Amino acid sequence: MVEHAQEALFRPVRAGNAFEETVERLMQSIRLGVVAPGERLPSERELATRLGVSRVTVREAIRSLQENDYVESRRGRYGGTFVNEVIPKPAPGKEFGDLHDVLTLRAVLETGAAEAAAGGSLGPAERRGLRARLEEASTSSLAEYRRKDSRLHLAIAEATGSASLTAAVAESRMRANELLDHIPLLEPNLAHSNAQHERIITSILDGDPATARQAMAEHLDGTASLLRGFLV
Amino acid sequence: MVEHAQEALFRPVRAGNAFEETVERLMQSIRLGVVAPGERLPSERELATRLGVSRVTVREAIRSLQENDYVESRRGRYGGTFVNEVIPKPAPGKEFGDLHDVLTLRAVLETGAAEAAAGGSLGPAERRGLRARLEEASTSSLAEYRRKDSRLHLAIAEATGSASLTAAVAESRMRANELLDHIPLLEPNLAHSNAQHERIITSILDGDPATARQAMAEHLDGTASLLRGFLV
DNA sequence: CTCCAAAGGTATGTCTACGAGCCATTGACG
DNA sequence: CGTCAATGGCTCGTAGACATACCTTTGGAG
Repeated sequence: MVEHAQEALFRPVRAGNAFEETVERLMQSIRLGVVAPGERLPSERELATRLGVSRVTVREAIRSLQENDYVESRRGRYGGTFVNEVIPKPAPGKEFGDLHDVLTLRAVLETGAAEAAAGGSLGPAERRGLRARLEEASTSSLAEYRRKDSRLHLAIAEATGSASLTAAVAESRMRANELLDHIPLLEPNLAHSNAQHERIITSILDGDPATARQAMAEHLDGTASLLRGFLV
Repeated sequence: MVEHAQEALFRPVRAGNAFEETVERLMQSIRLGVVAPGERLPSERELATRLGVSRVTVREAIRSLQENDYVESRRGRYGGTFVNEVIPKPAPGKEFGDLHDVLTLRAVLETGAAEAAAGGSLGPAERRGLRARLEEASTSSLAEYRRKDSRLHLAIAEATGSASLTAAVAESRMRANELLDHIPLLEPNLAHSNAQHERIITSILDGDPATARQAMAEHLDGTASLLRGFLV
């Protein structure tokens, strides 16, 4: 029997209760920029169906987001729950998990996604989407950079056509962002990052998996080094 | 708003109820060979703690495994729940999920794991473990090959030192195995597979990430082609 | 101006899962 | 040969999550 392997398989079956998990998901969709400020979340009934959770639980989760000013709800037809402009609490000051764990998984998933995206056949819509996200990220302000950056990286994962891979990247990015929220984001880094994004997307659109992978690896190494430096 | 990205983020928060999830985990530990036939599962109380689930739920899960002859329980000190030799139902005839989804995620995770394992610093215990799993797989019979193969691949993931990556590989392997259970496993494939394992492990032990990745990619391509052929 | 579809808001009974405790059994050790 | 620690077996009350149903608000369509 492999003692060590048990740790991976006999880990907790559920991350938290249904309420906490739901809050986490909605937070992800906001923090990763999937639903931008001013935009509307899906209706409570739709969320309940999509998330596989009762509407009561969805409402409790939304309520907790309201109390922290992340969203506002309006009644009536054409109402809904809307994302607010300001994100009040950038980081709840969480404990750093295993840094190596997060960075290793992120590197594996994202370099793999870049390679797979470049190796697959992209439709016109996906090509346009990638270019649009690249443009958004490169023209974004410092304040909203993290969100635009995440949207770009998520778009790359989506381009692989694997929903599981996309979900895994989203999850991994949330964990990485929790750490990144604790270190400064500087203009020079941002410019460098944009250049790297450019190279990654170009390689993907050109169908060059090897270059896409390498470019993504270099891109991730940058923040990985920063994190290792700041958080030691 | 990126419509497509919502599909990844607004997926169900929980795979099933606590009972089903627990059964699934215990099945994984048996099917992937983490707990071999004749060996004992952790005690009910320990499983309850590790899996973050009540002991009642653990017992219900174990009971359902008992009814399918996967395990037997003995009372008293030095008792416990033991894995049976024969696995009665190789495949419950499940529906094939998205083949592309499974194979893409598996390729990303496992090639990434091989590369990371080769790039990291391996302790003596881990090196011995890898060699032992390789030996086990190469000398195994056809009947137990799938299990020994999984243990080897899990050991590679463990060698990265990332628990999350190991867990992801385990999950991904279960999904892939469900598909592989529907296609024949032939002696020639097995010999070829063993040669590839040899090359993968050698590269990892030699600290050659590029070769490790490539060898793993070729290894996975084999079964991927088989699957695509058989399941179209 | 009226209607009504679609959204959020509320209430209730049911069922799952949990925690906590106790019982029954077993085999090694003194 | 008795003790006892650790295991599986069992019960019961509580809390979380559920499905379902209905109410209230809103603004565009007719």
